[in-house]
Amino acid sequence: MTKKVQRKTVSELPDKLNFSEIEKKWRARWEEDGIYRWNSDRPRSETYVVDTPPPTVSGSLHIGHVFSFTQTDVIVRYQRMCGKNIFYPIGWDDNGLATERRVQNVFDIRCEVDKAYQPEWKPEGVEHISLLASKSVSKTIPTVPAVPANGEDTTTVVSRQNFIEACQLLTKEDEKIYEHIWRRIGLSVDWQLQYATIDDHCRKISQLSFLDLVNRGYVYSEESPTMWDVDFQTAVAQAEVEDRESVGHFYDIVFKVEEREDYESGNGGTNFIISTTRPELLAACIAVVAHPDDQRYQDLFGKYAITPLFNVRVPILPAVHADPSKGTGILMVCTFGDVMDVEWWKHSDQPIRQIIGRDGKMLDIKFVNATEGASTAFVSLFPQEANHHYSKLVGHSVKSAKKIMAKLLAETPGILAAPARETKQAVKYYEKGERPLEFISTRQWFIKILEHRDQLLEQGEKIKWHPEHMRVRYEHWVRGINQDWCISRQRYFGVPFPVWYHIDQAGNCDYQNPIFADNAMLPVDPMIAVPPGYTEGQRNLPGGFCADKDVMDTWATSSMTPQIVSHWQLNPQRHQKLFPMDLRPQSHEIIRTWAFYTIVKAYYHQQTIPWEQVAISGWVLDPDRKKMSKSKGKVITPENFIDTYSADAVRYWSAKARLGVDTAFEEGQFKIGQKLVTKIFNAAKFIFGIFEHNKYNDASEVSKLKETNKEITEPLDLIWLELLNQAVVKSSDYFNLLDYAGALQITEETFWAFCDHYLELIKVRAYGGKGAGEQIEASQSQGVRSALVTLEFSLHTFLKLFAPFFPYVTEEIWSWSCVCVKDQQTAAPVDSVHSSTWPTPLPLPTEINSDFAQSTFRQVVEIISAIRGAKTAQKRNMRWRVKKLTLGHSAEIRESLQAFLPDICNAGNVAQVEWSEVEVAGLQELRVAVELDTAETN
RNA sequence: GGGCGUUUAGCUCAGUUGGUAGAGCGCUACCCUUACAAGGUAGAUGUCGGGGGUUCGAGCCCCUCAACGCCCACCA
Repeated sequence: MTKKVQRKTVSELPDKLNFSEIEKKWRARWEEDGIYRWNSDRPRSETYVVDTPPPTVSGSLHIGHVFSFTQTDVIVRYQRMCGKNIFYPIGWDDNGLATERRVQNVFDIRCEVDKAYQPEWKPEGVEHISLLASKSVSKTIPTVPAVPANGEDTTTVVSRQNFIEACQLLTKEDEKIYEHIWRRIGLSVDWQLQYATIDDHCRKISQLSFLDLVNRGYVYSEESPTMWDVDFQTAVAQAEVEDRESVGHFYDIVFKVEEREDYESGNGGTNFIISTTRPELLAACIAVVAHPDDQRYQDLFGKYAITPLFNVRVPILPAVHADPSKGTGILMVCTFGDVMDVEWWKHSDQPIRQIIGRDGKMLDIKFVNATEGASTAFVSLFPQEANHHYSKLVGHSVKSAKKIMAKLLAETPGILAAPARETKQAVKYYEKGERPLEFISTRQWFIKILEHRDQLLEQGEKIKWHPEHMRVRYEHWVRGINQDWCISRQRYFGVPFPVWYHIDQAGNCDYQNPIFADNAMLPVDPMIAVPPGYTEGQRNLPGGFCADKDVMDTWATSSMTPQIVSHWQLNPQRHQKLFPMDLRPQSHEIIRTWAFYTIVKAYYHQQTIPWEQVAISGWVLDPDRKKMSKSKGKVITPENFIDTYSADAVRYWSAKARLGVDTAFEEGQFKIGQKLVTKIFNAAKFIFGIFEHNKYNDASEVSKLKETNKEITEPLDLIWLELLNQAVVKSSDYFNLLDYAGALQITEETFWAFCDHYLELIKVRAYGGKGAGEQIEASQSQGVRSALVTLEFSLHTFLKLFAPFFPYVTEEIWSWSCVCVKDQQTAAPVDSVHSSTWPTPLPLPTEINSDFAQSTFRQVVEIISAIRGAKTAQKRNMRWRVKKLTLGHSAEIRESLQAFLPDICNAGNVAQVEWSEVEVAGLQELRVAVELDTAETN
């Protein structure tokens, strides 16, 4: 059905492109008309589902976000125009450490888990919260709220619940800022599909996930040494750990070997040397090991060594992990220096000697002699001396304990075999942390990964990765995992575990038999709610219960983003329609976390992949080719660029970058985008001028074109449309491979050819050969009709091809045909370019060979370029008359070009054309000679 | 140390099964031409990182080296 619609007259069109005005107008219109809404009634097969990344709101939104989100939006807009029912949600990742850190700093508060909740409490400054939130976070703010040793602590201490409320207040504000930018850049997300990872719904899904994994046997809790950040005072998972290069020192420490004969006396016999970079752990030494085949130490195995300074007897044992080529080949095992220590300890029957506390300070321990030592691991041959030495370390941080030990070793004769020497070492840090991780034994929840590695690798193979090589990163990571996923964090602003423990009569928690919440209770905070069968009065009392105080790793929630939006377990019908999804867009540095964990969850819950395709965006790099990040202190606010260059221009820059390719930030790219957008605007205005001149006012023509294409008769129009058809096909092909940049490139090239050549060539014909002021006859010539129809179709096609990239300017121009009016009767959505269908090639009345179209168009362009060149060379303007144009080529070419000469002559203002007298057979190149009019005759 | 990627004009980047090296920016000159001076036209610019190989022919395929980036491993 075709609506009768009138075009706007040129006088009604905006004079200049005022982008901020049209952005505002269309943003409001799209929201009002809901053109980006998901239709829950349509079947899965017609739906395109996107697992949008929920950005961490507690940072500053930078240009990199805009970059990658725009890329996804472009793909989504294409799918929408292909008729897909789009499910494009938007989420906010607001739980986790980033928010805690920000809240602590903004409100100057600190959480203590056991403090009582105060319902009336509000953070100071809350009335100016938007002001507080708008102050961008600086990395210079300490990660941890200072707890000054002098007791002058101005920080307000609040309960977990109060702390969470403060977090929610602030994240709400942060989300507003983010939403504002997303709307400005023109993301076509469905704002009704909004979630925040700390909201009730997400907590519920996270807890359901946990309980489902418990039921399926994928979860266990265990007290064991785990990687621990001493500042944040929480366990962390392998995926959040990074290595940092640092300078350490080797200390060559002399150990004495206790021979059988001097066992009683305690005097050492033979000596050996251990090279260590962690002398501060000497008191935590539990054994000395060397490789079983190491000939140097064969006679030591089975004997005992005596640690210097602390005089602790430790066994000398063979261990395969000892590398004979490193250091002296013999090393001490401490609890705990590194992963190997942990592994070795787990499989040994040696005691644990924990000397580093959860706060990273040396614990206050006492060495005793063997007869007193039944209840402690710290047994020394000379406890008094050991305690004398150790007392110097107590309460010091690991770093300063290391210094003190270095001094002690140096001062005590006979211990250091050589002066300390420098070495480069890689030290493990929590990615957000500032001090090295320690291994500290604590109780944590784990999700099993190691025993399912092969299946997880298979899942990765079933997913299509863009670019393909990103799959390798996934596989690499999965193969390299050596720990199960630790999902518990000793933090506050996160999803609590829906778990309590029974307390026996002696007051001990029964961790072996956790009490899990019923699904009906979720979301639940065990610190507030009471487990089934208990009363609040029994909390923390013998015979009663206690809550699990930990919260989940933020990835435990983020890994459920598909299920969060599909309402897994809550609405099976909806879930069915959305899961597995079509597309996961994300960046490459979180393949090991977000992508990996999401694949884990989908597999464990439903034995499926979470999405068919993953699109990995590149990074935005500084001009010095480092990742552009807020840490550089460079505030590159996306909004400035939108203000300066327009949203469409910023989108252009984003869409020019291919998936997975890092892009150096270059402001010039915005200018190019802006130029292109302006060009589209001006070209459209020009075309509307031609329409008006010819009284070609019925904008519905183009929809009937497939039947009435017989109007297209002129050879130039036909080959042009063939070229445009090719562009349509290529662009679609690129889009289907998620190569939006390729699609943009082909459209852009074709559009410039349209403006520079086609428009110039038909200008005179389209005006009926009349001057600007002259009135055209009512009955247009066929040449004019052909041009008008071609222009109309071309404009429509370009608007559609550009629509995913430039939603604003294309919509604005689309509206000039007055088709963007709301149906008064049905109040149906507007006919927006974004709800229009993606173009398909126009059937031409005469079949045109595509190679012929290309080569002929190229030759035509060659001729007019030669004409322009001649005018430029002779410093004439482009309307300067050409007295004679002489062309030379084979008869065949001459034949085919003949039909284009009228348009060429019009465009070049050529008075006379002549073919060169000599017919050259097989001439490869077209010969063009241009003779201009003289100044007198022109 | 292992892996992945990148290396093409001064800059940012294209280059789809191997077939005469491309675009934009910048630069130079010219032009107010019935859309556009926030414009247009024309022009100059390259040992395609180095070396070797396969081929009639290599920016593209193979080997090798180098630089840069990223991921992983490396705490005795």
